[in-house]
Amino acid sequence: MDALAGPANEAAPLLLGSILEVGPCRGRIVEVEAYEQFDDEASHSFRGPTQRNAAMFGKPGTLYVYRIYGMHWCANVVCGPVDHGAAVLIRALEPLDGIKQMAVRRGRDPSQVTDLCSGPGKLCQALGIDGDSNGADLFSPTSNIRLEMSDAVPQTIDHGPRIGISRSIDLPWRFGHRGSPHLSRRLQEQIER
DNA sequence: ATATGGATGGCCT
DNA sequence: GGCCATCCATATG
Repeated sequence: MDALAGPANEAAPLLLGSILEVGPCRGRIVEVEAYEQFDDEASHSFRGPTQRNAAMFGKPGTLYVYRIYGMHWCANVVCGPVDHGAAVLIRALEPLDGIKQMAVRRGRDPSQVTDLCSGPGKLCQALGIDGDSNGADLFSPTSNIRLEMSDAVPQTIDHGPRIGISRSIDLPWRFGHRGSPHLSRRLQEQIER
């Protein structure tokens, strides 16, 4: 996929609007963050390949799943050239299909439809993504977990600092669909000029 | 062999 | 706004 060929900060906004699909559950990507190997101390790949981050050095379209805070999973789409160590963290989805199942997985009443995928840990729980999915090929037609790249026209996008990191906090590599009610947190609107 | 600190979420005030 | 549950990859001795 050409959209994933470049560095993470270029690929990330191009993923907004794409569909992440796990079995019958589908969601539209509304918020992402970019992570690069070089000059990005917040990235898992910053210190080079390890057993944990090995998937980050795979081909574009590979899924990188890791555990955070001992209890949540987070999912990334690998981008850039093979061995580049770049990836895009999926931070929020607009739930589209399989919403009832998502609610059950999230331990919510099936009648509640809000905040099902409004956070990187939440969306993994809602879609049933865990460590077993690490390294999956998101473009394999036979895969249970797939990414459908959007061919929609560019949307209005806001960007700002990434969330929850303590290093390389200056990089404005969080991108979100402006005004979406499905974001994990609000993004400050970009100044028009 | 041990220490440290997270790319979080839920519940509380 | 704050707190805390709970794990493990990584760094260091």
